[in-house]
Amino acid sequence: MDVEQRISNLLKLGKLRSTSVRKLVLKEFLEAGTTAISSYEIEKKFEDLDRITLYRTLKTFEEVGIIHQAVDVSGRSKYAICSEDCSTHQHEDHHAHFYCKKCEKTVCLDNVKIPRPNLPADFQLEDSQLVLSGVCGACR
Amino acid sequence: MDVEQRISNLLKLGKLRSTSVRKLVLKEFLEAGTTAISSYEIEKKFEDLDRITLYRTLKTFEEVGIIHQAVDVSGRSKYAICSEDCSTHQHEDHHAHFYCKKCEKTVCLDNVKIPRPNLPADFQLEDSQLVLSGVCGACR
DNA sequence: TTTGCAAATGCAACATTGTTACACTTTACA
DNA sequence: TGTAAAGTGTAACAATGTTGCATTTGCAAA
Repeated sequence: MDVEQRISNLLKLGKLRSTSVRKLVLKEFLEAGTTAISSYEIEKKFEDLDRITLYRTLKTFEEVGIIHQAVDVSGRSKYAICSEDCSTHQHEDHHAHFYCKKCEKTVCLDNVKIPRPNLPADFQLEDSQLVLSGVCGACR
Repeated sequence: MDVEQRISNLLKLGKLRSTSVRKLVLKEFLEAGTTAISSYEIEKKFEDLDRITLYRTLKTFEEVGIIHQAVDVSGRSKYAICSEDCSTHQHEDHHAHFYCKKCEKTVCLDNVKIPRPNLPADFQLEDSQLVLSGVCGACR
């Protein structure tokens, strides 16, 4: 399936209108693949893209489960496109991310399983994220 | 050992001067125990505490390993006092934290072990944090 | 195809947090 | 007890998050 088609499908699945900003942003996420990108990075790439609209676009995408937030230690919130695996889990976040301290990139590690930790009995676990950091292969 | 003594010891260990702000902030962390607190929370509690000084105090405490940063999904950076266990690991961050979506508190789970994930061979892992969220016992 | 309405956008405005520079104050030690 | 270095407070600015409101746009029904 080509990119345009995938974008169209994702928006339909999320019951979102097809607008130029959304298509543009979604294309970025599809191209980024497993790399989580920040609002800042998208802003820099498209200088005439309104910051507030972008903020709301990301928020909307997250709400409908097109993207998920990747927590990392940089303090900057980043997002990555959800894999199919993600959507089959009813958009629960059980992601592992690796943050490279050198290139500051965050990549989703779909193949790393997060074990269920044994919490106190009365705690109700909803999401879990494993935040790893260090130096990635490309930077060594 | 009483609190004053512990504060004094921690500052000496970090080779930091004993000042009123530092003693005040450190006392908060000791009282908070395993609960991670944000700059904002400390600010609210002590209204005449200078925001920038607090920022630098937290930064300094983190650098010398008195406190560690707790990543959570709130976007607000939080810190908690390091357990002895923490300092014996040369201040590497291998923490598990639970964030309650209701009371917005973050607690350190010292007893939850983070398993070493199998990363691509050329990745160099330095820190790992397990970020759990849901509803805590007190809020149910 | 046109049209109306809800959704989406862009702008203004403001809050919070992070960060540095610089002058002033305080601590700790000689 | 005086002094140098460390710490503090003020100012100033950047980045990001967030809401209100007027305008524009997408889309579906007429």
